[in-house]
Amino acid sequence: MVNAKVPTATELAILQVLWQHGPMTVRDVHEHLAAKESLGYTSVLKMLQVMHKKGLVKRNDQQRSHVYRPAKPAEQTQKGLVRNLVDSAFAGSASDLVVRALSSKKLSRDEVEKIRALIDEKARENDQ
Amino acid sequence: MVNAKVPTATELAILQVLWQHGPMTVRDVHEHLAAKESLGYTSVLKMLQVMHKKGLVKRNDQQRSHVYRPAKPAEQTQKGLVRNLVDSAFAGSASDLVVRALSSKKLSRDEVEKIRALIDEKARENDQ
DNA sequence: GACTTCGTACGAAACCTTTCGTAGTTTTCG
DNA sequence: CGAAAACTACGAAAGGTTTCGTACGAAGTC
Repeated sequence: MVNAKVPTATELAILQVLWQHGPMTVRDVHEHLAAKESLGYTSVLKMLQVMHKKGLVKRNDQQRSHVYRPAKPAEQTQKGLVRNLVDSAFAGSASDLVVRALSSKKLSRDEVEKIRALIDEKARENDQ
Repeated sequence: MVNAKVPTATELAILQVLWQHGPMTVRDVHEHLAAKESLGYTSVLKMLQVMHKKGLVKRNDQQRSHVYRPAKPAEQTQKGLVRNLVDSAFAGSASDLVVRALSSKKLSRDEVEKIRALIDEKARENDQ
């Protein structure tokens, strides 16, 4: 197997909290997560320790309560996830993935315009 | 965790073969796969048996060599995968995923046009 | 008919992820 | 001070995936 080395679902749940709200302690992550998932405190702690060992997060352990932060910006990890999905389920065709993404959700006018702008930019690149 | 019930990477590798080349025997799947992955014959067999039990593939066992086929069309599975990724790594924003997809790969002119047509359609829907 | 090849089924090992209990230390506070 | 609360570390269990060896029957071949 291609061992994509992509974060697992649980790891992503934690990373999303850190991306959205910035560096925080285990307790804070746990509280943010508790809303959606029911996960014991020490489970969150263990996950963060595992993720730290894997290099997915960094931490400041100057304080007794260590402060965790993502090791990579969301953009980079998301890019990897997209590439991984494109390869593993779309035979390498990013445009096919986009087609599915567009057809699977109702997008707001703003979102559509944002995407259209990006497409136009791409088209201009191709015209040169 | 949300247990997305989405095929694993290995399962997707097999499903892709079936999607692209149609129903086939274990041997055929193994040969198609052998190009990219090195995976023993009985491993492929076992995977297909597991996938069959999970309902990911169906099979015709009239012949001695059973013939396997995807239980669902690619479109449906891909949709689920996209939704899953959008939720687990893009905070539910499909347009953010599209942005990443567009920025992470060079797309051909045809691909860009295909996507643009789809976008225009979406925009028209929104205008009503 | 005996031998080899091909095929399925099954079980188990290896590996990874996830969850959490327990232990032990530091801090807080009455 | 002493008890309670807050933290980290660690180990282990539970559960899932993946890989493959072995067993065994069916089909093909000389």
